[in-house]
Amino acid sequence: MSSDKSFAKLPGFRDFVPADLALRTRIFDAWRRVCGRYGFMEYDGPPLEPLGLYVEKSGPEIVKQLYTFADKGGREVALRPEMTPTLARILAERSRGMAKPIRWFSIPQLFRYERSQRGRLREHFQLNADIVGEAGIGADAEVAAVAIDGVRALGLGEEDFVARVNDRRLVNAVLDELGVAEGRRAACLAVIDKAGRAGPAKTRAGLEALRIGDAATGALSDLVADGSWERLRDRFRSSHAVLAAMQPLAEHREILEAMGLGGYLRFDFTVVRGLAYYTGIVFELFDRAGEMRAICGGGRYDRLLELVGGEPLPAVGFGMGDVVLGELLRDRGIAPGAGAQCDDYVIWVEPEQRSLGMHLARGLRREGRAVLYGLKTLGVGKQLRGANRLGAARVLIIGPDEAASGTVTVRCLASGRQETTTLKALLGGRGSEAGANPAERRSTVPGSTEVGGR
RNA sequence: GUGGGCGUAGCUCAGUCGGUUAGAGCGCCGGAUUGUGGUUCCGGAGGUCGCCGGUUCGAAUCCGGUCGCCCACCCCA
Repeated sequence: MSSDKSFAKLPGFRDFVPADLALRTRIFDAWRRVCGRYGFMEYDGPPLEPLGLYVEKSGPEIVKQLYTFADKGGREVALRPEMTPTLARILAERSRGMAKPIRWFSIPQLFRYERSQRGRLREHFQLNADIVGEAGIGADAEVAAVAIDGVRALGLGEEDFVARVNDRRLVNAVLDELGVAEGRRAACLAVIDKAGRAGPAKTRAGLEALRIGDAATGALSDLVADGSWERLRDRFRSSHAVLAAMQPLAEHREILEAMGLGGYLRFDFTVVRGLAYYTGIVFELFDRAGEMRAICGGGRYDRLLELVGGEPLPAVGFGMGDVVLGELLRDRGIAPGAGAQCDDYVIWVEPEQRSLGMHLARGLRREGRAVLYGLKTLGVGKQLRGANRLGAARVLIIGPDEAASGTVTVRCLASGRQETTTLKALLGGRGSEAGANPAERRSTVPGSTEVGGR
């Protein structure tokens, strides 16, 4: 419900109640797991940066979309809208002594000041994984594999998402071949980039408005409508430059196919990415079923570190947000449940047995089990109800009889069966039928898929 | 920033030719059940109808403004 009380949370910002945080945590865990398998190390930086860091790279226009203010020392600062400039700054200061290539990742919270909409808020978390110091295609493929596996680790597969791949150099070669003037390049890329959403007619109109000539307009319209690899090769079979520019993507695909990830790849001439700093292969991960929402985007940016004042190092990386991904998982019904962990629920029949119950709970918790019980005196029926609601695997009942004989009645909620065990046996680690091994149960994350497990 | 749609209970929503104390389902709490849960039955709590103002004898309902959410545009990190 909305409210205009000044305490209400800011538009586009989120509260994370346990169910929401559980989903976020699952996403983060999957990302960290995958990055770790690829040998990436985690880093972080300040959420607040000098405004100039972003103006430098993206121009003054971007300031309108940032959270900016002057701090008490009069410095113009901004909440970070992306991580790459921070990474570039960090490396500019200290990359000289570091072994290359550098494989780093981070999961920063990022901010942007613009009207929020589905999948796009004013605040989000984004996995950033980058390889710095390696210009070879192997790094491009490696980073794409991390992105794909980062989504797969959450239980999505080939039927759920696709990686659309292109190369800036290839697009430039095509524009060259078609004789598009240098001054029209940027505008031309913008039209191509929008082609997927705008449709063929609008795209053609957009191209015509650029006055790049009928031949070029026609050729680009064709490519946008059917930009398949084969068509591109046929169309430019006589252009040495274009054919040469297709080589890196061919090698890129070859590597990923060998990794078993070829099924995710789709060449797409309309993927150029808005950012000016991309210089080579670019890619985006898209949801197949939905409105083809972008899950992730990235590519090669070989000049960026230089621009921020570092040594000239080639780099390639991507950013993947938690918002669209979280929505996808919810849509697919593979988001985690909201319930608390409860391995054992301890019930005492009379207040006199509470101390014994506490002793038992203490011992079980020491073994790593999640143990709950009623915090006030209630009937056994009520307590069982509480245990059921919490999804307890076992219920441990201590009444006068058990107390007198040093035993515990162990009830399995799922089967309804119960048996009597000695207190000593329970605390000795020998459990009964249900939930006897909580550590094992907890490590099995529903919906998770191991890399290469498909 | 522009245009459109929508704001009623914790959730999903009924309810408008303006008319007593604003409803349902689910959820929540209590009871039926003082040593045995899930099902069932009974009961209860919970809403300044987003907010402010206007019209009216009377507004959830009509009008204006405002805030928020959603969609499209813009932009994409």
